[in-house]
Amino acid sequence: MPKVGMEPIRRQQLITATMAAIDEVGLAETTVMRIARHAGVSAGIISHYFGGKDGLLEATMRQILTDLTGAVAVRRHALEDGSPHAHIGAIIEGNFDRTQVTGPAAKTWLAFWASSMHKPMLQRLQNVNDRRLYSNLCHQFRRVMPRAEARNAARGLAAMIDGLWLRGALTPEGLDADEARLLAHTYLDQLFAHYGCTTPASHTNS
Amino acid sequence: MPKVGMEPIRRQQLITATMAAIDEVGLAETTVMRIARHAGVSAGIISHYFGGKDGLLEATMRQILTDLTGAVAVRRHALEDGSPHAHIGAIIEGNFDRTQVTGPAAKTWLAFWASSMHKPMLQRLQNVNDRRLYSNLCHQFRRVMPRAEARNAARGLAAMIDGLWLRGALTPEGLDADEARLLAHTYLDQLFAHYGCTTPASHTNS
DNA sequence: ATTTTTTTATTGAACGTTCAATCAATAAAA
DNA sequence: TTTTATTGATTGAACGTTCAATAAAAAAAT
Repeated sequence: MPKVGMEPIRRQQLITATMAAIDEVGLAETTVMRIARHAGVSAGIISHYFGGKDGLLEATMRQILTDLTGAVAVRRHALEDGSPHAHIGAIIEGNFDRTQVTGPAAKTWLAFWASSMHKPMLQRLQNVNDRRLYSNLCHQFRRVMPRAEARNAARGLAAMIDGLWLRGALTPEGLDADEARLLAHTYLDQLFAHYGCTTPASHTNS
Repeated sequence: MPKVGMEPIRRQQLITATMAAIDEVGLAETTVMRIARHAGVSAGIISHYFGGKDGLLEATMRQILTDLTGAVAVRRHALEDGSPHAHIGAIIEGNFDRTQVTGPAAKTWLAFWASSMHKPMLQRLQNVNDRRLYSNLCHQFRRVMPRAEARNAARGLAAMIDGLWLRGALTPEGLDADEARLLAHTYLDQLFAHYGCTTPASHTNS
């Protein structure tokens, strides 16, 4: 089996296997052996490519955050209309794509979220991402309302997005992405209406 | 030290110590020895009073949920005004009391929340509580808007509450309860205004 | 009031299990 | 033949649980 240039392949296999394991039994019962079995390799290989279990977990969280950032960026660059409402709408859509809002990624995300409370490295990653979401939202809101109101709108919408997503990860049926997007967009429209902005026509699903 | 009637005292001591330990190092690194040291007793006593570590964790989550339910119930029964807006306002206030929204209870709650994804017993407790919050909100909203809209309003507000609370638990500075309450109340007012209800005067802090 | 007995609460060392990490051995490709 | 990738048995540490021993309080007896 040893072929040259296995590194990137194995790394991706192991990261995917980690999400699958966390989805299956939770972070607490995710052992290196279980991950290795999912990937069809031996346990020792994890230390070889990631230096240890922690390294693999960190790489996995990093990939989830990267995917999320990418999903938002793609939609924002695809906008014809550069209005604040369009930008924020794209951020909402991106956050409810999340590569695959259902399946392993969702539970893995929540597991890392909780874990990041006490692991400095994960907390750092978490924080960088949070700040970017907030500052993007705040910047767009400021184009149509005063600073203090923009701050509140950004915090409210960020909380709404996370709350919808969190509740979706916990319900056995998984997140209803359509309903979640509808609620977030409705809230966004209310925030704009509250400041007398012209609100574009109603949202139809993508 | 053996005095008669220690059971309720020790049980409470151990539950409090569990929250302190989870707040300190997280659920993953909370060992029976660490809990015991916090409570000033030996490790063996945990199995004696709770049957094992899992029993203690379950009892701890149960207490947190009970405290939350109590905080809401107290405020709702203290209402002079029985209007839907007043009831929902009381639910918001209760959810941001959470016995002590800052400190050990907050992080413990989030830790259990994540853990409940894969532990059936915790998931059951979690679910019962979630349903109560949702059905209470839904019932009040239905008094002023059609069924479908009430459903969405209840889901949106529940998501907002959880999202604010979740973000508060993750920021190192802890949750700013005043700001969180303001955002939730503002959202509530918007939901009511959207259906042309008379919205009472603005909220000042308690 | 003192001593003895019984009951209750608590300890902590020992045990068995589980897990992450290591590394010498192996096997396929170059 | 050399290089690269991978294995898997082994090691040592950490953990939850158990249980015989202990010690304090309460009850009973003197």
